[in-house]
Amino acid sequence: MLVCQESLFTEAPPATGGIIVPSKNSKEPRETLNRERVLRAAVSLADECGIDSVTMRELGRRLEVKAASLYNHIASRDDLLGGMVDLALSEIAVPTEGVFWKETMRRRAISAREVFARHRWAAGLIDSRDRTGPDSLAYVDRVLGVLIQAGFSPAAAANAFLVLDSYLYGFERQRPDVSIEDGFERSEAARKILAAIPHGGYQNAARVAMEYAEHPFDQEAAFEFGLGLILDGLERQLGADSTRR
Amino acid sequence: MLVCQESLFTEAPPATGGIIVPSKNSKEPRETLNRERVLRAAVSLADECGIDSVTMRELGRRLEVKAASLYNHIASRDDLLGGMVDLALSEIAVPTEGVFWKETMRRRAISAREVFARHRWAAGLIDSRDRTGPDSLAYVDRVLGVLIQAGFSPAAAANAFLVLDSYLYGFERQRPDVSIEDGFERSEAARKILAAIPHGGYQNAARVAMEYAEHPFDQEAAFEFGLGLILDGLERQLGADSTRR
DNA sequence: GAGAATGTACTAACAGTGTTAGTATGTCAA
DNA sequence: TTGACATACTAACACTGTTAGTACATTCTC
Repeated sequence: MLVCQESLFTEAPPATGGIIVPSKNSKEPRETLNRERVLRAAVSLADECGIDSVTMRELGRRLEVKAASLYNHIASRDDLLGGMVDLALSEIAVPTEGVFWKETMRRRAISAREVFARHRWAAGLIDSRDRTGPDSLAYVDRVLGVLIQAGFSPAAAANAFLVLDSYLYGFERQRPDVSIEDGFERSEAARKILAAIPHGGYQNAARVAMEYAEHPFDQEAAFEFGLGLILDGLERQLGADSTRR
Repeated sequence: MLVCQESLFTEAPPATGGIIVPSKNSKEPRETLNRERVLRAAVSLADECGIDSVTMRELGRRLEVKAASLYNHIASRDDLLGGMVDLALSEIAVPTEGVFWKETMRRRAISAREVFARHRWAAGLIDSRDRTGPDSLAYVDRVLGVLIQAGFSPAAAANAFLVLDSYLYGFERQRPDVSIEDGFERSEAARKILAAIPHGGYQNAARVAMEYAEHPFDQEAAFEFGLGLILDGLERQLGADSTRR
């Protein structure tokens, strides 16, 4: 909705001016800020303008507050980013018990991918941020529950969880920015590869490039292919473990 | 070798002083800088002190040069980071042809993991950075060659490559900082989980925590478990495709 | 109600960041 | 010797996160 380019005012328009913001008089004191409002504003700012534009001053500008005031609600910028990640991750659909575990985990992964599509900055912020908040822990607990109930040992469940999320986050980080319309063949990499063919270079990459020129790269299919690979492998391991027992 | 804490001098000691740096006289003009020296210095600085301490001024201090001078050799800080990633990735062992593809890919992954252990900042910098330099392209071409020669179609080879690297980078990003000595049971997450048990919370996470208390988490084993899962899946897909044909 | 305590937002400033313009200096080629 | 070029320098810019101190309004306590 809101445009991104630097605002016309480097500072917020003077509150007493009354020209731009006519409805604001002293009778209507502005609603007070809180942590959640700050986090939500930061998320939507990042969604619209990228994570780099989430600066204290810009965020303050959006909330019609000076940057320093934000520190009444967050401890630091790092705290802010952590809260944003938490907020984004909380949008990932919760696995429902009672469904076959494989389907549950697949849906969770696809839901996560949708979340990362909405919040393209999120995957890049997930690292060793501790994620020990009650919401995160509850979420982890529920996922582990699905796996344990399916027959995985606690350690195997944790392993499966780790492997799945590694793939999930890793795929997201590599997500190429090219849309299908743009197509690989118009990317710079393709240009360089194709330019090198006459000199005998990059023959294998060239074959891939030509393949993609005919059938454009389907990101979704590629993701689900790898996901299926891992889920099948986990299922096989589960079967092997349970028959051995 | 070199310590990290802020240097004793906020500025480099005056070059003309001759007290700290006695051997430097005008007869011995310092060796001139170049892009590679800058990149290597940045890598070792990041290795020793973390990526956050790779600032233009600190890097200049290490090279006994003012920050602005670095711009004679790199275009921007982003260019610097890109070059550092390139340098790190070039340390990943090149797959050798003639060996069974699965073993080749496994070795490549493990080599990459060693590289990421040496350069802990590297995995975090790999994103949609373009990687279209000649070295990167040659590397990609070689990996694709191994897969295509093994019987994968060009598209399937690219898919396999993407899936494997997603897992690789993703696992690295999630790599917990706890060493085995520290152990999971002493981590903050474990503390919170165990504290919640009496109230009936996080039961599944608790079972995992107790499991890890007995048998500490083996990161290497977990990584290779997932890697094996993916490689087995790829092999199965390869077999199915070739028999169908 | 009076006074104290609390919470919020403000101004001003600090030290640090990446980056650019303009200037000196030294090294090679013509 | 002269000119061109590359390099490193100083100085400055606009920006960053963050803190200290202050003003004001609300809420709690007596």
